[in-house]
Amino acid sequence: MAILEELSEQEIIRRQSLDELRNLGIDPYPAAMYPVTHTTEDIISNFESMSSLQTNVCVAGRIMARRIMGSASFFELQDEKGKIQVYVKRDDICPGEDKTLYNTVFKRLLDIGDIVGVKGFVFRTQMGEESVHAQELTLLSKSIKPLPIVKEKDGQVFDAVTDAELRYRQRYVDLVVNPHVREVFIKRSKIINTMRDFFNSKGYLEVETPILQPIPGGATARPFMTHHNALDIPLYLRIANELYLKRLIVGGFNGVYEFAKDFRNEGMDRTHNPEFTVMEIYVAYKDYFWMMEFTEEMLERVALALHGTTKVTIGDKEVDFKRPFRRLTMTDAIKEHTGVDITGKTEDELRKICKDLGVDADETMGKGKLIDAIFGEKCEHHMIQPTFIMDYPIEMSPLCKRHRSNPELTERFELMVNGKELCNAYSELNDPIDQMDRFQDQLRLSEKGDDEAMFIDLDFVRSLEYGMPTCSGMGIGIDRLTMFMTNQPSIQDVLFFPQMRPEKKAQKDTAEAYTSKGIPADWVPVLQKMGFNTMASLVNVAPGKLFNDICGYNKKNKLGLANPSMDDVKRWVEQ
RNA sequence: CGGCUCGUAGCUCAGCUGGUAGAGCACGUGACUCUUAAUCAUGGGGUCGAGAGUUCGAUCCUCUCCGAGCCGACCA
Repeated sequence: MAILEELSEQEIIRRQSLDELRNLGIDPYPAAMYPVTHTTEDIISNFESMSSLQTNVCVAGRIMARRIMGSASFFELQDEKGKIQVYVKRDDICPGEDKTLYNTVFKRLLDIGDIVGVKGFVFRTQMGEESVHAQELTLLSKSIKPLPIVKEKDGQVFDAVTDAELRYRQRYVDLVVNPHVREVFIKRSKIINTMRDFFNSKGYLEVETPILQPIPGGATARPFMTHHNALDIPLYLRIANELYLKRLIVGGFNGVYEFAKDFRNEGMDRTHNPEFTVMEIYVAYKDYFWMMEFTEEMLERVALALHGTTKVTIGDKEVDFKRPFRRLTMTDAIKEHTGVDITGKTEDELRKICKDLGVDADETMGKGKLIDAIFGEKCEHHMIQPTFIMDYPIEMSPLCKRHRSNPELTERFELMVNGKELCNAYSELNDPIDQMDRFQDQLRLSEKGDDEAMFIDLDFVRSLEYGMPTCSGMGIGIDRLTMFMTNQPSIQDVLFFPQMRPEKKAQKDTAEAYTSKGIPADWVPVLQKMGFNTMASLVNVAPGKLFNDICGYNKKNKLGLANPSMDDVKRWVEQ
C-alpha cells in the first residue's frame, strides 16, 4: 500500500532493493575498504597509454547515468575528479552459469546515485568513448533517495539544478549534481593556502585566539551572546580577534596571524552571513605604508596562484591586482568625486556639506561618521580597481594610531576593490593613555545614542601599558576575497553551508492520537493523506463531506478498507 | 524592515477568464551484446508551499502565514 506511506514510490522501491540485496547475501553497506588504484582523472589524462596496454584499474564512485541494454550496458561513474564511462558485459561480470549479478543486481537493484567499485581494464569503445571495461562490480553504498537527474550532451547541460534553496540547504546534492560548484571551494582553499604560505615564508606565526570572549572587542558590531554555566557569566562570540592578536605582539611575537571565524548578529544579504571568515595579521616594527606593500604582494600572489595572471573578471568588470595599487587619501577621494575639500571643516560645516551633497546625516553623527557617509555614498562605488584609501578621521578608528602629521586623522587604510571594502589596516595604536581616551570617547558616543560604539577592554589597555612595539595590522574578509577571485555574486556561493532559516516540518499527530479517539488505525494514513495531519484539524469538519471524501478515497485507490458508518465519522469530528 | 518575483510528480518546467492537473527526464514491467540527453513498447506516480475567505465548486481570485530569490533600507 505504497500510496499511504510517507515515502515516494521511488524511495520505497529502493528500500525494497535493499532487502533484496541482503537476501542475495550482498551487504549494501559493506565495511571493508575498497582498493581504489586510480581516479577518473588519472585514466582520462593517461588514456592513450593505458588503453593500449589495457591497464587494469580499480575505480570507485557514484553511478550518475545508466544505459542498459540486453546483456551489455554502460554507466557513468563519477568520482571526486570527474566522470568515466564503464562498460558492463553480462558474461564478463558473471562468468559462470549464475547471471544474477548482472540481470538482477546490476540491472534492477542498482540505481543512479549508488556508490560502486569497478575493477577492469581501460579501453576505448567503438564510438570512441574513453571507458573502463568492468570485470568485477562491487556495491559500496546504496542510495535510497533519488538524486536530481541532470543530463549532459557535448558539454551542454540539461535540467540543471538551479533552485537556490535546494543548493544551499542540501549542499551535498549540489556538489554531486553540479560538479563545477566544487571548483569554487577548491579555489577558496587555494586562496587560503597561498596566503598562509606567504605569511609562513616571512616567519610569521599562525595562532588561535578565543572565540568565546567576555568582552566582544576589536570592531563595532552587535555580537551573539551566550552563557557559561560553570562560571555563570555571559560570553560573546567574537566579532573580531584584533585585541588578542595585539596582546601577542605585546608578548613578544614579531608577526602573528589567524584565519578566524567571526560572528555578527546583524542582517543577512548577498554579502553578509552571520558567521564569516577573516584573516588578521599583525607585524611588529612596521607601519601602514609597509602594510600596503605587503597587502599588494599578498593579493598579487593570490591572483597569480589562482588564475596565472593578475587580471580577474568580476561581473562585467576586469580587475587587475598587479602591484602597485593606487593610493588616495580619503580627503582626496572626496575631493575627486564631489569637488569638496573637507580639510579642517567643523562638524557643523560637514553637516551642511552633507546636506548640499544630498547625503543623509542626523544629529547623532560626529565628524567621523559624517565624513564616512560622504565617502560611502559618493566615492566608494567608483573604486573598481584596487585602491588604497588612506587617512581616516580619528573618530572612526579608535584602535588606530594618530596620523604622524595630522592629529585629526589616523594612519589607516582600506583597500577598495569593485566598489567594496576588502581590507582594513592600521598603524596600530600603542599609546595606552591615548587608547584609554579613545575608548572613553566611544563610551560617550554610545551614551549619545551610537549603538555601534566599542566596549572598553581594560585588560587590553593594561597590556599596552607594558609596552607594545610599533606595529601594523591588517584584516581581510576571506569570503569577500573569494567572491572576487572566483567571480561569485553571492556570499552563499563561497560558503559550503550558508545560514538559512530552519526548515519546518508539517506537524503531524501520531497514530495513537487518532486511535485513542476511536479512529481505526487503518484510516489514519488516509486522513493524513487528505491533509488532516492533526486531531485538531478534524474539529468542526462537516461530517458528511468527510464521510464522502474518505469513502471515495478508499474506493478510488482500491484500498479495500471497511468504510466507517456516518455515525462513526460524526464521533470523530466531535472529539 | 519595505517593494517585486517565485513555490505544481524525485528533478526541470508547462497549465488554468475558477470545473481537483500535463510534458520530458527519473521510476516499474518487457525488448535489445559498443551505448552515450541510448532506443522501442507499456505502466504507475500529485495534500498544485500552509491556513482562512469568496464560490455550488479554488492549483487559479482575495487575505494571512511559511520558505526562497532579486532590489532598496539598515548594518559592515
